[in-house]
Amino acid sequence: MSVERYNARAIEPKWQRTWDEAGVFRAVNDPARPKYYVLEMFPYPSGNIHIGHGRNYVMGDVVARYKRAKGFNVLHPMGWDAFGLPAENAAIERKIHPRSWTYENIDTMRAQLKLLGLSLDWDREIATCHPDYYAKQQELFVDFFANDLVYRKESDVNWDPVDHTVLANEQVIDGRGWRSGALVEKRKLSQWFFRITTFADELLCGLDTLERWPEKVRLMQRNWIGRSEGLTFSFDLEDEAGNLLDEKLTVYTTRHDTIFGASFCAVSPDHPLAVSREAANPDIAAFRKDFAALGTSEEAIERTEKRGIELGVYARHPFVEGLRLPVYAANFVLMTYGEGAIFGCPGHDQRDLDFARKYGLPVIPVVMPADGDATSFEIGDEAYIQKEGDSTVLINSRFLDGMSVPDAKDEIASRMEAAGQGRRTVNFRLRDWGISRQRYWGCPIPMIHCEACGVVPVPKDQLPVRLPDDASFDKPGNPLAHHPTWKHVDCPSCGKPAVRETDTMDTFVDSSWYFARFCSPRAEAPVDRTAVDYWLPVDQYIGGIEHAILHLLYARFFTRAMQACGHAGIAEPFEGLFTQGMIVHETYRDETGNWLFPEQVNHGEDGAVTVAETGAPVTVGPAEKMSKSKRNVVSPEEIVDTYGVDAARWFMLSDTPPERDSEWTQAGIEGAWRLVQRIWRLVGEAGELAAGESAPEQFAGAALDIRKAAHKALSKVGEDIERLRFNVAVAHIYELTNTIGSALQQAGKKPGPGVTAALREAVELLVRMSAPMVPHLAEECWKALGHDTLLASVEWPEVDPAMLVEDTVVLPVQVNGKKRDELTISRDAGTQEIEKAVLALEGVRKALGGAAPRRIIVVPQRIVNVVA
RNA sequence: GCGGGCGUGGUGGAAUUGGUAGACACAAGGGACUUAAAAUCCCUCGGCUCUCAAGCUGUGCGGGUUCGAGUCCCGCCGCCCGCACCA
Repeated sequence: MSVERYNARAIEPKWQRTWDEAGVFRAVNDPARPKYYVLEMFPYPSGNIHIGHGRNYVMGDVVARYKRAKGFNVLHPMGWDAFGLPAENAAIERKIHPRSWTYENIDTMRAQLKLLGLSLDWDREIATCHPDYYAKQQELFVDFFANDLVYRKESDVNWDPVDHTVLANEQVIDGRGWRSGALVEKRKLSQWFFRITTFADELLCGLDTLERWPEKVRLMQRNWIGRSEGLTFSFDLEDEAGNLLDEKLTVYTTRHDTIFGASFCAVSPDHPLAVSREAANPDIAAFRKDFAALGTSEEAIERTEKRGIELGVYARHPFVEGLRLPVYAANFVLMTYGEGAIFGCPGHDQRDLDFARKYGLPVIPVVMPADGDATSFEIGDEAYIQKEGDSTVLINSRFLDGMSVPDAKDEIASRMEAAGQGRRTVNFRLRDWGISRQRYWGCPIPMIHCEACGVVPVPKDQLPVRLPDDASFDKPGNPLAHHPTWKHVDCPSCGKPAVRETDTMDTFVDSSWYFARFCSPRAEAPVDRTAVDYWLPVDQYIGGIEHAILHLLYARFFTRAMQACGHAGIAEPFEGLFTQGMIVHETYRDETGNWLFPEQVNHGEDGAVTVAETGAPVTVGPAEKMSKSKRNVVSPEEIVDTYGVDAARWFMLSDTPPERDSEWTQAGIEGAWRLVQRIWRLVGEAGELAAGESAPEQFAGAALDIRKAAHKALSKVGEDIERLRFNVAVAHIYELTNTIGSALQQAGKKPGPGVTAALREAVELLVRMSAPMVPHLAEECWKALGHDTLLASVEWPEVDPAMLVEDTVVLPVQVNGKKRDELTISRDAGTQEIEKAVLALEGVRKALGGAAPRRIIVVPQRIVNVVA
């Protein structure tokens, strides 16, 4: 039997051209057809992709091809998250304009992506740095402004001294800039903000509706939003001598039930009360200075002990006449949360307890377990904090004594509200989203500052505000601000000379609505309502877990904001979310510690790893995320040249569950390549064999077994793809190839009746169910099997349900939970019949040793357990 | 510290969600074919006892629920991820 080797290098480009020419992946807005929108997070055009980048696109592609075959009108677009700092850095370092750098990278990466044979609608390609895109983004900004979703305020900002820009809180990691890694400084600047907190509650509640999101991501977002219910109330203040002051101290608390355990108050060192006492007391000034010097580094804060300084001011206890609480400035109170002030209840908050012990403040327990003894209950080194569901009782709390914690909270809140002293409040950890960036390569904020009229939006008919081409990048800071002419305009309102806003938008803005733009990528408006109403929400979104909070939260906010402005009819952009794992690879270093590329090392038979050229020993490091700096990358070109892209796709889907990191290995890609060859061979052999026979009326014996195996595999593979369990789908395909392989060998000698017809069907099904994963191979096989249609547009085969049910089942038979025998019996045998048959089995008789069974448990079509 | 997840052969991992643990693949070993190699095909492959037959044991550790536990519950151990002075 001579079947020619499958030549991926020649065949793959052929089919890519054919698909392209036939336009099979072009998505047409067609409200009459059921739609399916698959989207992988679009890439930043950094220069090159490595094979590791391909995994999520391949996963998305499997879904896209499968859904297309299932009859859906599939939207599967691709674009570029093209604004951002690296382009500007390239401009500074290599004197290339950010635009040229970006578009060159896009060209390279597009070519690389095309190698992967993805079923993308390239007609809808967008780049966020293109004026057609950012013009619409500016329009959205103006609409948001009109709807009070954008505002400007002076605020402390995180200033990145290396990138010369402001960072959002979320972009500061451990006190360092997320990109530059530089220690972030505090500065005051006027900044543009999106009012994301307007939707704080909605963004939280919305999470409950996202059933096809990983629980983990929803939890992370929940924590990030950080909703808490509490009470905001004010203390009267007095001075040392007991004179009532004009100022009051407003605090936020979630533990107002512990008010009788309060023994001090604390404010942030940045709180006005602390600031106002600075001049009078040099110690306070020194304390504040120390605190500022501490910086924002989390590490520094962690290591610093909790300290405070008395302000010489006292808070009058709201319920205990004559009791006054000293007010401290304390380094653990955040100005940005709540009111920047707290009351301390050492008995029931660990931090407060540590503080109280340090400064010798009273510790009064006011809550104890319901079954405790109030006279002996004491607080030691640990504050008593009740857990959810614990039954508690208030003590030492006058009118609250005997109440539970929730009841006591209610009582205090009601009394405070009645007295006009406080109100129930809901607080969020979530802050408004600061989007101003002092950079060139971003979307200009379409606003104009006029001395007479204030801040005026650029009228829509004057959009876009284009980036000037002739910016210079040799000075630090913002090139737009430096530009000699760009920022000077006439005020659109009064016509007098005015100045453009020179800030550009955070690039997270660009990626917050691109999925909507894909629905109508060339529309005049930011989105065409008919198109977004048809396509959105995205049915399946695929991307890295690193975007679990920021990008996904921003996109959810943007969709709501667009809804508020009439640009969309929905609140949640992504109905299904899947976070895929990365591709990792071993690292290699030579004796001098230099990183080596995988192709520079040899793996010897004895397991020794050496430098290919010199034979010198190599230190093999653990598998890590592929990265240029560690050289543990594999290029798509190299793999496609050697094994073909189908082998690479197959390998990326095999073995490892898609949400986990997967290790790229030589053995793995070779195994995938063998499978490609194997399917090709099976198709060839089955083709030769099947020439003669026509299908019989009834299949039986070996032929029936083959049909059953094929239809079972088909059914499983469909389910597995639906559930994104690609590794399991792969295993089922292997299983079927094994079945077909063995059957072909048997048949080669003496095919039984119907076997060749069954084999022919099985091979066709094999090809069709593999098509989403190895589309080029499948297309070539489809043709070899004599079809003249394009498999890419052929519908998914129907499972024959009759092939999924067995007439007889093999039931494992246990005695006392241990498997002793098997019972082959008719599928619909009754319980009594089964029990009888089971007791006759030799394995059972032996295990029972003549004793009578006490009980027999029969789980229909599953298992039998005999209890002795 | 808080929250979440995970722990299965030499390796990646399956297990219809409480019903035959180890599917499928990789690696390894043995064999067939071949002048030889490649390719392909066949066999073995958790551990222990053992000539076979068979038996015992086994899903991080210890307990529990159940006719039956990788799966559920309690307590440990280990690893990973997220958040972190949030009042």
